[in-house]
Amino acid sequence: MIEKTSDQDVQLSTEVTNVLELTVILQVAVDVPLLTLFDYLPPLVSAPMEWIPGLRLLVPFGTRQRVGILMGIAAHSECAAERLKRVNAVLDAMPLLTALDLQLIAWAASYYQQPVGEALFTALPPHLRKKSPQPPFSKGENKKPPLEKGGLGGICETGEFALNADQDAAVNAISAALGTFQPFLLDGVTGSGKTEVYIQLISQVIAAGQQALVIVPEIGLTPQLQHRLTSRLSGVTVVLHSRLKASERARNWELAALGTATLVLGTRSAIFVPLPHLALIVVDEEHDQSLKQQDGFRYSARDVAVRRAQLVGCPVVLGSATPALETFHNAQRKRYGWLQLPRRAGVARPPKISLLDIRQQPLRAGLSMVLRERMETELAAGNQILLFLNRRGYAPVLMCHSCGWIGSCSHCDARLTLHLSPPKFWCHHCERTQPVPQHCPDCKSADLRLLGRGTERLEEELQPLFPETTIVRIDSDSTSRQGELKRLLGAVKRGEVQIVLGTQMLAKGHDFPGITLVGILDLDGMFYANDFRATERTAQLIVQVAGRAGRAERAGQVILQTRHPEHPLLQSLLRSGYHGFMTEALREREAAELPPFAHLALLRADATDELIPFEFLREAKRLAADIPAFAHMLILGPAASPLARRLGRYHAQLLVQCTNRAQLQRFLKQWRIALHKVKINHHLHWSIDVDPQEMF
DNA sequence: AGCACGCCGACT
DNA sequence: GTCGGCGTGCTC
Repeated sequence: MIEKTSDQDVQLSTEVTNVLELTVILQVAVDVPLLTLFDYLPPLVSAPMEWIPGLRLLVPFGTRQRVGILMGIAAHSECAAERLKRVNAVLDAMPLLTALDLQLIAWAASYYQQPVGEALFTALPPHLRKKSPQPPFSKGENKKPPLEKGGLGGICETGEFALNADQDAAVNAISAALGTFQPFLLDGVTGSGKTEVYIQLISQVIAAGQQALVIVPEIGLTPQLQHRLTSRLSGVTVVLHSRLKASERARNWELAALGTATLVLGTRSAIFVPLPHLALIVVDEEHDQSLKQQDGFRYSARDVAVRRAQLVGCPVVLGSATPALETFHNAQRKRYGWLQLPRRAGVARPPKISLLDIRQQPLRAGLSMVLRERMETELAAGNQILLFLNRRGYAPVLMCHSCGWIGSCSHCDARLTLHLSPPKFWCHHCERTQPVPQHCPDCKSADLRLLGRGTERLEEELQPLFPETTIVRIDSDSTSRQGELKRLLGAVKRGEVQIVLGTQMLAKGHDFPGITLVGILDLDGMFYANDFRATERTAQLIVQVAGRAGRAERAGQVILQTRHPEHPLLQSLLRSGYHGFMTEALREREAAELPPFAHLALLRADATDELIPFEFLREAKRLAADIPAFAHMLILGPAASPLARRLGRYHAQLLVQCTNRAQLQRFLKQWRIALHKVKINHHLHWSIDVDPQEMF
C-alpha cells in the first residue's frame, strides 16, 4: 500500500501506523440485535487509564450516541482504520460487572444464540442501560450496609430447628462441597423441609462472609420465602424481581454488586446479578417452567445457574418435589449429587392417591357421587377440602345450539372463555375481550349454551350442594387485587373456610395444614396434549396438588376423577410413584430420541401473512444443508405451530434434533449467521429457541 | 432495533 | 410541484 505514495506521504502514513499500533482497540457491545462487537478508539481527552472489561462507555453509533459495554481490548482491528470512531466518554469509574459476570453473560448469549449486546443489557437493571453520567453505583463508595444486627451468621440461631437424618445428610453433603463446583438435586417431597436445608447452608455461607443466591420461579413465592429466610438469617437479604419499584430494584442490585447483600432472593433474571463473593446458588422448584424465559432472550435460569456455579466454583442446589426429567436423569447418571428427602418433616404422613373412574357416572357440578360423599364425611369431621380445576373463568365454550357457532377469537386460533364477574368474553392468549353476545352472530338464534366448566362456574354450582359451608376460589381472577391472595390464604389457614377451589395457583408452595381431602376434577385433557412434555407436566401437577393434603397429623387422601383410569401415566404414577413414573418416562424419551437423550432447537417464524413464515423456513432449511454439521442434524418441518394464529400473526417452525449437544451448538452458530443474511420481508420475525420448553 | 436514504403516489 | 409511504441497507 506504500509503494505508490510520495516520500512525504510514506513518512506520514508510517507515523499513523505507529500511533495505531500503540493505541488499544476497545471492543464494545452495544444494545442492538447484531452478532458482532464494535471496535472503538479510546477518547482523545482521557488521561491514560486501565481499560477494564465491564466499563460502560458512551459511543457514537450510526447517527446517534449509545451506551456500550467494554468487552475486551485488542491491538488491532479487523475493521478498516478510517471507519473506527472514538469513544465519547467513560461512564463508570469502576466496572459494574466483573470478568466472571461478563463471561457468564457471554456464555449465555452464545449458548442461546442471542446477540451479546442484547443479553448484556437485559442483565443490567434499567437505570444502567441509559446514559446516566454518574450512576448511583459509583457515588456510594463509602456506603455502609443497612443497620446491621450483630450476629455470627445463622448457625448459632438454628439450634431449635432440629433436622431429621435426611436433611442432616443433605446439609452435610452440600456443605462439604462449598468452595467447589458441584450440582445437587435436592429431591424432597412436599413438606420434607427443603427450605430448612437451604437456611442451614445459607447461614454457613453468610458466616464465612460470602454471598448466596436463591432463585424462585414466581414473584408470588417471594414474600413468604423472604419472610422465612430473613427471620432466621443474619446479614442483609435483598429481593430482585420485576415488580419492584425502579429505585428499589436499582438499590438492591447495587447492594448485591457491592458485596453488601449476603443473600439475594430473586426470580429468573436475578441469575445474572453480579455477586463478587458468591458461594452458593439455590434454584427452588427447579422443574417450574417459568424459569425459562419464553420470549426475547430465551434462557433457562436453572441451566444458567449450573453454568454460573461452574464458572464461580461453587455448589448449586436444584430443589423440587417433582424434579424435571432432565435433572432427574442427571441425578441418575450421577452427574448431579442426588439428595433425597423422602419423608415429611414432623408427623405428617404422605397422602394416598386414588383414581375414580367417572365414566357413566352421574355428575353434579362436575363431582361424582363418591367424591361428594367423601366431601360430606370430611366436612362433618371438621376438616378442609381442596378442589383442583385447572380452568379459569365460567365456561370455556359458548355455543349456538341452533347452528353450532362457537365464540372464538378473531385474532387467534382459540376459543373465547366466558367470565361472569366481571362479565367478559375473552381470549386467554391475546387478552382481547368482546361483548357477550345475546344472539348467535351467524343465525341470530337466542339459544346460546355454555359448555364446560371453569372455576367460576364450579364455585357457583358448589354452593347449593354444600349450603352450610364457606367456599373460596383461588385463581388469577379472584386474586388479581393487591393483597387478595394473602387474605384468602390467611382465611383458609385460620380455618374460616371449609372448601378451597382453584387452579394451579394452589399447587405452588402454599401450605394448608387443615386439608385432608383433595379432589382433582378434570385433568384428562392434559394427557392428550400435542406436546411431548405434557405427561411429565401432568404428573408434576398431580403430585404437587396432592402434596397440599394432610400436612398435619391427619393423613390426606387424594381423589383423581378420570375417564381414562387405564392410562399408562396414571397407572405408573399410582403404582410406583413419581420416581417410577420418571424412570418409565425416561425410557420412552430414549426410544423416541427426545430430551434428555437428544437436544432440540426450534427455529420459529411468524408474520401477518400465513405463507411468509413457510417461505423463510424453507430457505432456512436449504441453508442448513451447506453447514458441515448438518449431517448430524434431524430437521423436521416447516410446520405450522400449535395454535398457529396468535394476535393476528401466523406462526410456523422448524425443529432441529441432534444427539450431541456440542454438534448442535456448532451447527446453530453457523446457521444463525447464515440466517441473518437471508433477505426477509420486514414483517417477518424469527428467532432460535435452544432447549425449547414449549413447542409453540 | 433504530435511523437515513431513496424512489413512487395523492395533496395543501 | 412536495409531503410521506415503507423497502433497503448500515451501524466500529
